[in-house]
Amino acid sequence: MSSSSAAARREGRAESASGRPPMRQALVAAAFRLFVERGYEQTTVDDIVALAGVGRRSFFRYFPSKEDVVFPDHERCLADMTDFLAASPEGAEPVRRVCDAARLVLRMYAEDPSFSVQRYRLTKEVPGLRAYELSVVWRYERALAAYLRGRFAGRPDGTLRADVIAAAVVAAHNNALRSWLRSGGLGDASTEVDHALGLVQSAFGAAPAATGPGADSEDVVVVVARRDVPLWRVVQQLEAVLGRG
Amino acid sequence: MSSSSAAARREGRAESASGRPPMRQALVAAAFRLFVERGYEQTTVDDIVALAGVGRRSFFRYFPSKEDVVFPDHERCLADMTDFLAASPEGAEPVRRVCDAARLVLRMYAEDPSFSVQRYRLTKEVPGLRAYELSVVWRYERALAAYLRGRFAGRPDGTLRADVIAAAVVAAHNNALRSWLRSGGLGDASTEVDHALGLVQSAFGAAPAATGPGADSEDVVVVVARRDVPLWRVVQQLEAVLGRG
DNA sequence: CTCCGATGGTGCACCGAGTGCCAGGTGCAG
DNA sequence: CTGCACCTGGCACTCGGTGCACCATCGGAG
Repeated sequence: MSSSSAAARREGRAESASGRPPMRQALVAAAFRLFVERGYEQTTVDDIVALAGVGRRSFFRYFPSKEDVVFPDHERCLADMTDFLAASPEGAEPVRRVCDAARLVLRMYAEDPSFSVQRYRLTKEVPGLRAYELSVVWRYERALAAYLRGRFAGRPDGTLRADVIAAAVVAAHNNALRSWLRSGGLGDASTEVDHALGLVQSAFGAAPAATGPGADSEDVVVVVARRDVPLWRVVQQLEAVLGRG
Repeated sequence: MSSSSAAARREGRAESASGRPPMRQALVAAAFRLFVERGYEQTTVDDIVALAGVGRRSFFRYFPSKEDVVFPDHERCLADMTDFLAASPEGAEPVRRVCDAARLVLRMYAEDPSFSVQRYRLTKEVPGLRAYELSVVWRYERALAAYLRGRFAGRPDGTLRADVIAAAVVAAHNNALRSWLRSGGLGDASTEVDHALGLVQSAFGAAPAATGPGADSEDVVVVVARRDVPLWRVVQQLEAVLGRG
C-alpha cells in the first residue's frame, strides 16, 4: 500500500515484514498527531514520548533535536542527491543536471502528499521550524553549488556562477513546490516544477559556452544568442565566458 | 574616531557625548571578547553578563536570544532595506533596484570590517550561528522578493521570476561578500560585489520578454569564437551577423 | 520639598530542550 | 552458563529563555 511504503521511506529504512513498527516511526506518528492537534510549541518532548509509550531518553537517540522529528526523511534525501550528483556522466550539461537533482527533492515530497502538506502548514506557522527548514534547504543548495563549482572549475567567475545558479534552482524549485503544497498537494507537482526550472535553465542554461566537437576543447567557444536580447548583453556574456578578453 | 562611530552604528543609536556607554554595547563587547577567546558554545549567558557586570535578566531585555548578540545591527539594516525599496521611484528598473538594495547590506558590513570578519569566522564555525544567519538572510531575500513581486505583478510567472531573481541577487552578493570576508576585509568589497551583481543583472536584466517555448530557431544566432581572437573582433562579427549597430 | 508615575535594571523561580552516565534487559556467540 | 554487544530507560544536571515582582532613578505636578 502506498501510505505504508511512504511511511517506510519516511523511516529511511525498509519495513520488516514481521510487523513490530520501529520506534522511530512510532515517535514520528505520535509527534505529528500532537503537533497538528495542539501545536508544535505547545507539545513537549515528554508529551510525545508519553503518547508513543517510550522513554524520553530514547527520543533523542533517534532525533538529535525536537525539530528533526518534523523532517525525518531529509537526511536520506540529501544523501540521495549527493550520490546522484557524484554519479553524473562527464558530458552532462551542468545546469540541467542540478535541475534533475532538485527534482529528487520534489519526488520525496510527492511520495507522501498529505504528510508533506501537514508539514508545510506547520513550518509556515512556527518560526523555529522555518529556521530549521532553511538550514536543511541550505544543505541542498550547497550540494548543488559544490557540484557546479566542480564543473565550472577554471572558468572565470566559476564559483560565482555556481552559487548563483544553485540558489536560482533552489528558489525556482521551492516556488513551485510551495505553490503545490499550498494547493493541498492535489494537482501534479512535477509539471509546475518543470516549468519553474525551465525558466532557470533558459536564463543560465545553454547561453554560456559549449565546446565544439572538432576543435581542441579549450580554444573555441560557442555562443548561442537570441536575436531579441540586446547586443550589449551578448557582449557581456562573451566577456564573462572569455574571461575579460 | 572610526571605531567609535562604527560601534555606535552597531548599537543602532547615537552615542551620547556624556560617557555612560549603553548597556547594549557593553554586552556586545563582552560577548565578543568571550566568543573569540573561548568559543561561542563554551560561553554561557551568565559568563557574558558577569563580564559586562550586569544582571542576567537584562541580557534578554536587549537581545531576545543568545544568537542575536552576534547580529546586533541586522534588524536595523533590514528596516533600511525595506525603506529603500518602498521609496523606489516608479520607473526604476526592478532588477537594478534590488541590486542596489543588496549593496546596503554590503555597506553595513564594510562599515566595521574587523567586526564583520570576526563574526564571519564565528558563524563559519558554529552551526547554530550559521542557522541563525540563514534566517536573517532569508528575511533580506523575502524583502527583495516582495518588492519584485509587486513590480512583476500581472506578468506571467511574475512571482516565480521575483523569487528566483531575489535568490540570485542574494547569492551573488553573499558570494562576493564572503570572498571579501575571507580575505580579512582588506581590499575593496564593493568592486567585487558590483561584478557579482552585474552577472545577475546580465542574466535577468532588462529583457525578460518571451521566454522559453515561444522562440523558434529563427530567433537564435550561433557564434563560434576562437579564444585567441581579441574580443573586439568577435563583437564586430556579432554586429555584422545581427545587422545592427 | 514631596509625592508620583514611568522607565529600566535586577533577582528569583520556573519551564523545557538536550546531554552524560549508569543500570537493566535481551539476543547471540562461544 | 557466561561473556558480550546493543538497545532502552531513568536520573541528574546544564543552559537558554520567560513571567513576575521588586526596586532605583528621574522628571514633572502639586
